[in-house]
Amino acid sequence: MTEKDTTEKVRVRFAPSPTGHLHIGNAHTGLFNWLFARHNGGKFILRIEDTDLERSYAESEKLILEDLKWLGLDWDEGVDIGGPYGPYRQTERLELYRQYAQRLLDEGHAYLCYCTPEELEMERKAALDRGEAPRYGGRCRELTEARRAELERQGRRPAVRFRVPDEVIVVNDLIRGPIEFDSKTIGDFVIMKCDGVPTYNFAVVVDDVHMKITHIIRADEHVANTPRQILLYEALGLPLPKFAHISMILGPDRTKLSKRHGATSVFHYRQAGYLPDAVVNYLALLGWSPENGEEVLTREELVKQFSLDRVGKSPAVFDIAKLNWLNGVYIRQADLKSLTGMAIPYLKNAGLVSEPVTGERFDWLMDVVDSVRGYLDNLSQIPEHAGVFFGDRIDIDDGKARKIISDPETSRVLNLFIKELESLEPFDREAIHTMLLKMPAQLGLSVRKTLMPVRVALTGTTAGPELPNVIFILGRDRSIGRARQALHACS
RNA sequence: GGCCCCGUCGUCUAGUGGCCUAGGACACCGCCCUCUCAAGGCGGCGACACGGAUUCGAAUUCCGUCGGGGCUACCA
Repeated sequence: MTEKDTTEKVRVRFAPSPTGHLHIGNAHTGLFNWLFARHNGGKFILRIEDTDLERSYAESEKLILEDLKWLGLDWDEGVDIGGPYGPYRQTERLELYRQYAQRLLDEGHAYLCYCTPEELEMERKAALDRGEAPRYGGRCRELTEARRAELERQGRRPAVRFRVPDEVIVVNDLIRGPIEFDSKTIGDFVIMKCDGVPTYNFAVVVDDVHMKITHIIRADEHVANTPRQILLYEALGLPLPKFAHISMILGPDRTKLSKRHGATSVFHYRQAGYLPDAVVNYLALLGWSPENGEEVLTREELVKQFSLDRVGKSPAVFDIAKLNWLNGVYIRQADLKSLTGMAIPYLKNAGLVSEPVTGERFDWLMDVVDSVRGYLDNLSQIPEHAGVFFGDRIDIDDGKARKIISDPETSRVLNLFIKELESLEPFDREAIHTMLLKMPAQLGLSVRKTLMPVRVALTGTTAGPELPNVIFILGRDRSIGRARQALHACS
């Protein structure tokens, strides 16, 4: 495709089914569509495919929209905001499908089928037993008027079945190249169920045509459906859009990512404190790579660099370890003020802070967040690292820490520490640092032997942020208080 | 079963006939920095599924085998 083709009128759509939260795999497909639209200055359309009445539920649509918004994938037309080709919810477009189905019926491309699910199931099983392909046999393909009337009298409601013509269909996939299918392997398929609701393959075609979709970018699992859809376009005499099938996202066992693999919804990652930019960045790297090999890319860079040419064919395994690393990168780079804002709900949830957090308290919290951000994969981990800065008492229950606190030299160390800290002026990181460095010589001990007891006394553990930072954030009084407590504990 | 897709380090990938004794990133291991743990810096481990063919030359092309996945619904 040339630049001209894609610059002005690119229209892509993301069409999830409202059957739960937004799935990571769907988000991935949505992201690629969004990136393609934004890169080409086109339109990104959100359509809801709710024709599976059994599994769809209204609440899910809201959840999906929220997750999409959180990811920052904004749409130009869609269920909630409307647009020139609405409505954007399939169950509200039933009349349209009915019209197209009627047209197919009138032109002989489709016919009424009165077979019951039970009959079809039996036929299917029989074919399978014979080792044959389980295709619709065509029992209702040439029904006489009399027979039809009789079946109607029995109270049977017909489904509309597409009459598959005999031909070779070629899908010219933008990512995979040409893929051939022989229509002989495809049985006449249902396009309208007996309840008047269209099936997926039919609804997508009608909607994509109607919404003037130019590029269909969707997951790999749909390639086998594409010939059916192409047949439909042909029967309707409509021009084909371009197809681009991206690979699916797999679990560690290399099967389609699903609940079995653990957390697969965008919502889960959102709750766990992953940053939307990090999730977007990570997802973009699954099946696509930028020319320069960069791994950390802003949303803008992603949009600027995205191209279908650089999308790979092989499926990718969702690797939480790499997402964690990338999220850590974003946490470390984030603007401290907004990061603190994002961290508050997690601290609040752990009972460490109570809202509202304003003024000096917020500034103090920024110091806290800044001192522990280096430890985090995600924000939900912040309470366990920031916990040391809260409360007056600390527990020393870690074995290594107990050993250090019970060392005979510890009381000398702590007494000096308390004395020095009491008179320290000014009380800032710089001065604390200098004070700390003077202590070993004063005590005739190694730096380690001096500072480790202080650390344990103040935090209860042997690991944590830099000591001057800990002392400064804790403040003079609480630092001294904790040191005294520890002193009692070791005597 | 039939049809289709896919196959480079454990994982994400670069690579479109010679630039590849295959590059990067995550993970892992080691070293440095350091009161500690992270972070960071440096280094290490580690792959072209297999077999043929084409070619002076193949990760790159073709065929086959094997492996994985998807579709084959009045699910999407």
